[in-house]
Amino acid sequence: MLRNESCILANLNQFFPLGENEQQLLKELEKTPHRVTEKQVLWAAGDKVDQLYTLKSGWAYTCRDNLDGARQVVDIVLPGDVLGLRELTFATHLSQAQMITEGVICPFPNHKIIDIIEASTPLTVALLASLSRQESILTERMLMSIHRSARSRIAHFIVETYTRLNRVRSIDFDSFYLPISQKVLGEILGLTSVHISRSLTSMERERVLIKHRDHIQVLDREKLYEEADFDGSYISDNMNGLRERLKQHGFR
Amino acid sequence: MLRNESCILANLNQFFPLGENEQQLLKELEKTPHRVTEKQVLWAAGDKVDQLYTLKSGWAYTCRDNLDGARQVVDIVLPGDVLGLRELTFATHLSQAQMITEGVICPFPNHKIIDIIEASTPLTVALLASLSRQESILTERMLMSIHRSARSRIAHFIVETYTRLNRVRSIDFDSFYLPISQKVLGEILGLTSVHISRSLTSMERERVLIKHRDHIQVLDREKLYEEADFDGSYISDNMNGLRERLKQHGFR
DNA sequence: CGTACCTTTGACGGCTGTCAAAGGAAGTGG
DNA sequence: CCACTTCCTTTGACAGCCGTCAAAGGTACG
Repeated sequence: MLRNESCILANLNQFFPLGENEQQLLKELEKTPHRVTEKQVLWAAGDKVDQLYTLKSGWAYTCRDNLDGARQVVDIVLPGDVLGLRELTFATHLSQAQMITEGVICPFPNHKIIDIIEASTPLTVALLASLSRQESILTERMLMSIHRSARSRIAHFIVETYTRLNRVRSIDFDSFYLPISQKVLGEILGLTSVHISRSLTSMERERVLIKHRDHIQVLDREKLYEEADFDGSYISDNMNGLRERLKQHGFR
Repeated sequence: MLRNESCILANLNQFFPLGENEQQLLKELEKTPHRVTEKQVLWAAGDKVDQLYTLKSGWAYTCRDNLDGARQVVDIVLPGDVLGLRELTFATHLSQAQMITEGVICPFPNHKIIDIIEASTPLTVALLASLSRQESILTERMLMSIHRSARSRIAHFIVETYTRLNRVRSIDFDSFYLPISQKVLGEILGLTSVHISRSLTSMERERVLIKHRDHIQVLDREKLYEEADFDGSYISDNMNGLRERLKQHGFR
């Protein structure tokens, strides 16, 4: 994809080719880009839900803070993702949303989603598909947290993130950008940073991967996949049945 | 609510009062009730996604089986819930869906959702709200699995399930129907049935609750809530902002 | 060059899993 | 109505992964 093509279009377009009308609606959402800084909080828990964001560039996450101070990252938001869909139908936010890196976001009022539902069934379905995949990522992470060892969870997260990134913009697997500290990685996977450190050290010693400050270097792709035991169907773009049905309804 | 009123209407109606048109659309979905038996599998992982179900009566769950034979229950489906929304936009099912008890379900082809999107924005939003709450329940369970002890997770699940049931049909908290074996409870919470047994025994010894074969008896409501540390906002029906916007769009 | 944050390493402890066996409870067929 | 089977629950012994606490070493940044 071209550098300045819309990420969100590249994202949603994977489900099925969107028409002129839909592309126009998406452009509407990205009319007001804002530059945001590293670690900037986009909303806090308890805030009124009134805006959604598309993420044009940069990484973000949503998280929940426990009473005891422990933070749990709920989802990692990558360029092209819509931020806030999950809580669109709530009065107040359950989670906090925060940038990881600096970046560019495009806020839009949440009732624009209503306009989209009225204006375009295919785009509504694409958004539904996007929301479902977000939920599937969450489900998968829950399975991982419950049934897998720390090393396996780390491996899985690396492969998953690579897959998500590569889907919107083709990247190199042997070494790619991953601006996530061990502390945050722990908050994502539900492990302490101490244990993350131990696990990463052992993976490096065994020549599987090296985690640098802001990128991952994969040394042994096969071993990594084996540990990750990754089946990417939960983020696949394939949605045949509905796509055909949309065609029958006169959409392209 | 009346015994023979539609559960799904009672469920979705909580978000905002649905009009004649919407009630009619929901009735459409429930035109073909089927009786299903205890433990009947509704779909298996890998099956083509072509039907959704509303659950008129009985309990069901969706689950994923690990390679090592461990089963993880993804969500508990209660009367009035729509079963399959999460995987609507996938080509094949990621999970298995299975009845817990016997019951009555109403299958309908998944492209009916497209009809609904085209026919009624409020109903689309209500379905979105329902899907979001399902995802929130999942998120909450992930937090619990990662940060809470076995006893606390059990307490939380009991209170959550009571809250969900009470929302669609008022029930008594001191003793209510919960047709879930310790084995399945373990599969829900990501614990072994052995550990569930130990935890339940200790909760019974301390006069918090007694789990019988198919119902829960709450002995000390306050203690239970304290252990559960339950904040129900993630399943609340409040969605003010959008509701008003829908009114502005001419919906009631 | 000082400060703040991130990473590493060690010692220790606890929650929960595994394995195993026995004791109920429910359903089936004779 | 009684064996038989099957599934669920309970209990004990033991082990291991990961958390906690603490301190030191790195790294970025002002």
